[in-house]
Amino acid sequence: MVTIREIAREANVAISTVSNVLNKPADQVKASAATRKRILEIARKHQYVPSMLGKGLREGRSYTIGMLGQIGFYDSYTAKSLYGASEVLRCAGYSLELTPSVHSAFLREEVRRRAEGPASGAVSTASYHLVSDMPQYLPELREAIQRLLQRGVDGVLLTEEIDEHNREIFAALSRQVPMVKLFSVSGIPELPSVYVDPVAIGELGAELLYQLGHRRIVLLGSRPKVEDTLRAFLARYGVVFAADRVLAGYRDFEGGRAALRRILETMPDTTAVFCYNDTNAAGVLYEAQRIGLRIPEDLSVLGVNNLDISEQLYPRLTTIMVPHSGQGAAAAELLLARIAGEKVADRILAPALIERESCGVPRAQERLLPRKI
Amino acid sequence: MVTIREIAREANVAISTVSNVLNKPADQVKASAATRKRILEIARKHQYVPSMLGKGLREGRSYTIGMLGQIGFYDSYTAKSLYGASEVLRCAGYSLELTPSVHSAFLREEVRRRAEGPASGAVSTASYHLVSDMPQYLPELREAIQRLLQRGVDGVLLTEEIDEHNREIFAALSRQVPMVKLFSVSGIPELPSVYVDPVAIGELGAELLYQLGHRRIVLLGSRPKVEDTLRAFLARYGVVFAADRVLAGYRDFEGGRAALRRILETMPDTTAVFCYNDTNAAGVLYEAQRIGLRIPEDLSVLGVNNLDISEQLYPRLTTIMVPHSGQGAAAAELLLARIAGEKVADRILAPALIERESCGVPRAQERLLPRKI
DNA sequence: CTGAAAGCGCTTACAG
DNA sequence: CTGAAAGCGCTTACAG
Repeated sequence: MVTIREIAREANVAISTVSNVLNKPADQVKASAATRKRILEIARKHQYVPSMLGKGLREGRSYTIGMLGQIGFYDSYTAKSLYGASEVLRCAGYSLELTPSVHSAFLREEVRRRAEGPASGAVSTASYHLVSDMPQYLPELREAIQRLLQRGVDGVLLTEEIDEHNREIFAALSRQVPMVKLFSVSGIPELPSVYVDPVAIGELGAELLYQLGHRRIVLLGSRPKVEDTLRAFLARYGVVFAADRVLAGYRDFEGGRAALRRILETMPDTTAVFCYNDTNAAGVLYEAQRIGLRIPEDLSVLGVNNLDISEQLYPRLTTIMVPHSGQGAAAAELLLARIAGEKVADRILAPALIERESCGVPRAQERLLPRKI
Repeated sequence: MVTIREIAREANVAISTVSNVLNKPADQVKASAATRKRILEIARKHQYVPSMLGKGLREGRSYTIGMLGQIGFYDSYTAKSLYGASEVLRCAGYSLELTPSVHSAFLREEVRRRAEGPASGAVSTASYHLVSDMPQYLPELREAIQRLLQRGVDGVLLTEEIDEHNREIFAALSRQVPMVKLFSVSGIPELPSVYVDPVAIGELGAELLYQLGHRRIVLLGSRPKVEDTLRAFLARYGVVFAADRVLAGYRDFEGGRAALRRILETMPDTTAVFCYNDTNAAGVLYEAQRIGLRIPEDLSVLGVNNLDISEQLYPRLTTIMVPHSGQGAAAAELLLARIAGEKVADRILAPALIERESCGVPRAQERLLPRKI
């Protein structure tokens, strides 16, 4: 790796001249055409690559953005958001650095189990939420932030969920370095967020299911805004959406399976399930197949997210798509604006309905009748 | 952010003393206990965090590893490998930086389509392989490498597929900076690789299917080592595995669907399909359900990878698991060894069979009989 | 036991 | 038009 010093020596000029020629646009010359040409040629010959370390140290910045979060739980959704962010950042000359916030024995165990053992499925929401309850959580989070600061990152993209355990830490961090919360509302003043409009999700789902003719709908997973929106929408048409039609929890694959069994037992008049996401929708579909319920003839199933899996299930899942790389890209844009010193507001993205095969017109039949078992 | 200079001023000592106290272990004192204590207290009070930029510049290293590859195609498999690598690197004091090698209009279009449009499924293998044929590919790859060098990375984890287009570029890069190839054999001298033993994959699959009683097996996707192993295994028991039982291509979800239709038309005596991966196995399952073929009663389906999806399909997919985070972790270990100047050999990891529900004993029946359509 | 100095690669005023 | 100097934060010989 050649440095400007060596180029300067070879060209018989001062390093400041080399720096000028290499950085200023051609018209702001500051050097004779001959010198300029000579320097550029030497630089090309040696394949000169400027060092960001030197540049960054001098300029008091690192051209690096840190992504802070539970990277261990990466799924394709997070990965795609990451990609969206990294593309926007790259165009602005920044690179993206991964800073896993959690790397406890618990998580390592989880990873090992999934990686090497006869692994079970996705990490359940239950264990996910456990993470911030762990005794090691806060020290490890602080350590991650330490690493972030060591690196002198110019900004932070926060993917970690904010809760009562860590709120203060993130609030303090956001006072120290420009930061943007990804995937949900931060709830911290001065910490802007990028997320998908939950009211719009509720409306898209409510409208689809109502239009198809569904009146007895079950909502999986508690998401207050979605619930309220669904209830308000149905109320407009004189349909009562009772609180016991909401099965809070049941957010992961096994939750979806359990939810369907529970529906069969306690609310067999149900004609449609509005799922928490595609993963628990997959669980509903799995269990339906297992016990011989036909989708959508016997029961309509609506997912949220549009994960890759939603197209690979039978039947293909009707779902409410959420921007993946778009969410990451928006967060990166917001962060760049913050770094530039602008005041920025939350960026709320729109979801979109993707109609596939798992939602249909309900049959006249009074109750769900499994064919097997 | 306080610096050692400011601490030195406050403690009334030279910055070198501060540096020594902060870096050397307590026993290698180089300062009086009193001075030591004073300095440490001041550092704690101001929450001193050493700057890697200064340290790195001085030491001629960046404590950063770059991951070079087509990050845009991230799936949970890649994401988990990334996680494994980042954990190992973190423990060694390194951070991991993402360096997407491809960010063309083509890819952006692909991403946009998946992110915002009524997206279709996973990127097909076909379009994946197109990438390196694109005119923009080489310039963009060079640009990515440029960014890597700018950052002064201490090592590179290569996830990009190596082919005739880019081989020379990667060979040159690996002469410049310690590098390890992830997911497959590099084919470049001095560039060590981490991958999963294809012969073992072939043997696990062959043994399972043979033991269950399958004699007429179709192999999806061309993977020479797996094919040879399967053939050799069956030959030992006097079973001929004809070359036309290999359906090269058919690697993605739609490929799996197409393969099943083709099998039905041209090889309806087939009792088991050994898939290229879980994604095309999902395609086989989908099509089987669609046309009313029962799995595994009518046809056994064996996947490879143990993706999250393989547990969320009905029936749950029997598959050959491949280490995910383990592969990334192994690559990181190899890379650290290389950085330390050691000569390292390829690391070949073992797969493992995960028996679930999609493989069973073949029925006596002579040919596949769909129930629908 | 402690400090002054050099230098990593770079840029930015400033002097000639 | 060109160069000498200072300095970003740090560490490492080396001198006292």
